[in-house]
Amino acid sequence: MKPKRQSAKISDVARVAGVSQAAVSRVMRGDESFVVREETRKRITDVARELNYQPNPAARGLRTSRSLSLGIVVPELDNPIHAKIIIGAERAAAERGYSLLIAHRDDAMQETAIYERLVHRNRVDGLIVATLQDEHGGVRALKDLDHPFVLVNRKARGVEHHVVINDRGGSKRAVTYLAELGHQRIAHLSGSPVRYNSICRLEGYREGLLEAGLDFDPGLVVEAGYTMAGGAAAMRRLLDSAQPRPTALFASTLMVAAGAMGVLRDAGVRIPGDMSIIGFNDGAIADVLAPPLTTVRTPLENMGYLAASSLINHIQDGGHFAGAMLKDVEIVERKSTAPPGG
Amino acid sequence: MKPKRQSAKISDVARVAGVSQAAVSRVMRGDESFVVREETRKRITDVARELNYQPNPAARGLRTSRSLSLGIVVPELDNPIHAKIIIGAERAAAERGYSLLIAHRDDAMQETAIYERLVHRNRVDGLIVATLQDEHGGVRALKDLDHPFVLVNRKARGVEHHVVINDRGGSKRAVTYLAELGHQRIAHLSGSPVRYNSICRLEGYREGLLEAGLDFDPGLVVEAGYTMAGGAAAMRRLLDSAQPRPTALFASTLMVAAGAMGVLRDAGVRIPGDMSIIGFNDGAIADVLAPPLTTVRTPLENMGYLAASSLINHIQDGGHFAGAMLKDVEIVERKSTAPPGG
DNA sequence: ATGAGTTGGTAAAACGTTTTATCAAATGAC
DNA sequence: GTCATTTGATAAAACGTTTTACCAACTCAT
Repeated sequence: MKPKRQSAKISDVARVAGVSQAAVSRVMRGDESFVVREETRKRITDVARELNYQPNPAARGLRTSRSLSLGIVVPELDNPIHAKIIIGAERAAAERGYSLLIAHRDDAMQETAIYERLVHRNRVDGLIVATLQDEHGGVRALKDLDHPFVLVNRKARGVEHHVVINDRGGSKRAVTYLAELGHQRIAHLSGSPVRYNSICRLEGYREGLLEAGLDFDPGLVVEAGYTMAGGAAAMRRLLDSAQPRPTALFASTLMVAAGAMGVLRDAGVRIPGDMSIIGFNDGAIADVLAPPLTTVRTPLENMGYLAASSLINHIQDGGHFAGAMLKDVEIVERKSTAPPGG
Repeated sequence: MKPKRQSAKISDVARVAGVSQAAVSRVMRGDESFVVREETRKRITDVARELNYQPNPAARGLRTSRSLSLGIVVPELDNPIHAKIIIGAERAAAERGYSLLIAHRDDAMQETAIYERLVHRNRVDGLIVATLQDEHGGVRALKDLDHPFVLVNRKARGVEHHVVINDRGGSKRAVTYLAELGHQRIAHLSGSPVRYNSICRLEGYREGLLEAGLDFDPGLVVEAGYTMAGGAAAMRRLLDSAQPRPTALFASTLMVAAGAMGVLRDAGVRIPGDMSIIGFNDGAIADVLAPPLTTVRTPLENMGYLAASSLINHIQDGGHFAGAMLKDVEIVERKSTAPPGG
């Protein structure tokens, strides 16, 4: 009992229902300005369902010059952070009848070429830029395209439409958490000093210290980048230089935390006995570390969701979107944090 | 010096170049059966470049009833395994001028509904099914759609077009590796006994034992599922029941290995001193475990690549694709394996 | 009975390609 | 000089929607 697969067109529906194509089109799209007898409406929808009518997106797109698709461009798709963003975006898109076209940017490619291709060749209705790489060139290229877009997990000068998480507040929260456990010397393994998220996290770190009445010691902040190796190297530098040794550590990334933990383990520094550690952004990796890592969880998936849905709003209504920050942050307590001394 | 963004159409190119639309269309698509003076051809391509002409996909799709898009449906997008598959598929698609439409299947949804939507509403030219969930219902639904598709990382009875990695060979390789280190009692934490990959891996485990001249002991195989909790529970059962205790362990998954390692650590079993561990499929998690996990690496990205490109071949030539297995496997030695006793 | 609104539709022209069927001019064979 | 063939194009008809412009039939106040 294989269902009918020949795709019915609007003219078939019209013929069977005994009305014009125009009537079918307008009823099917729920055109409010179209007055029609209830009886006719029902006849049309019944026939459409009966015939399993699905509008042909190419024909519709040709006529309306809308593709009902969004492009999302991500670097490092295998980074779970981005995966979560995509999941959220896909959900929002699906709910609104849009489809999500994915473009993975590998390091070789010019990011501007990807934007260009998505807009100009694929004719997506809007672009979700999940992590802009080159702030100047990228934003320039995006604006030149003159097409709706939203920045996600990143802000840039001159771009209003963006959705970010609470990097600053979450970091502050992490530091506050450590301070409340009783830690006085709290170090920070930071990311790159030019990347938006890292800057915010460093700010949050400083704010947290300030609020806890602790001094900011530049010697306790070291740049670790985003990799495990970077985290390890930074941790070694910190162990060598910081006197007295910190009792707690706020790592800007899970991988950085993992690298740091390896070094500490090798150095015989017990976690959390001698050193508490907390990482930013939650993920499966936190669970598998030894000990499992306490983290600050942020609504990554919601960030993707909001980005896509606000972009669709903008596409549909032309409305202005001021940019948003998803404030929620939550400490996920695991085993890597404790009061100083254990 | 913003480049011209008004999209030029074929008629513009034709007018400027002083030829007909047909000529432009055929030259631009490289239609071999169209004989044309070299001079005219050059004039057309020059004008097209000049005007930055890009064919409108909706118009083209309407006429040709092809969308030049592929749908990929994945469960658990945040599982790095699937991310790698997507990366490969995206690369293949981009190379061939196709775009990749992503559909994330969350647990709530009927998988058949997703296939249906992609084919019937989005009109993708083909479907990449990255991990079929319900073998019977899913395959039935796919076949009923009567549309090109490829199964990736999974085989199913009655489906020829699939691309898989060498689950069996890789598992055998893992066991051989452990045996060559001198281990005699090698346990296996397996996945679900009904899932294709798990079945293959179990087979490979048995073959590896056989070839190494070791007996298969059913008491050394325990079902762990795919999660960390599952791995932990299975490991506990194994510690309780297996006498004498195994000296090595082959885990079907990174997360399962992670769960097992946690239990071993708590039980005071040293890795690799008292127990060597090797996991299937490589990934970032292997590096952050303590100790870093030895794994067997498989070409996941290539699997995605081959799936997409063979699907495109099939769509374009109607050719038959027999199914493929990517044989390569490679042991990535880290710190979790050693000869028995340390 | 006439004119002005309403109600409930319809006809047909786009949208930008691809492709089929044709055709004019040039060439070559007789 | 005519007839076939080749070369190098073209005109125009789809493809399946959406939407603009129009209309016929009623109702209702005058």
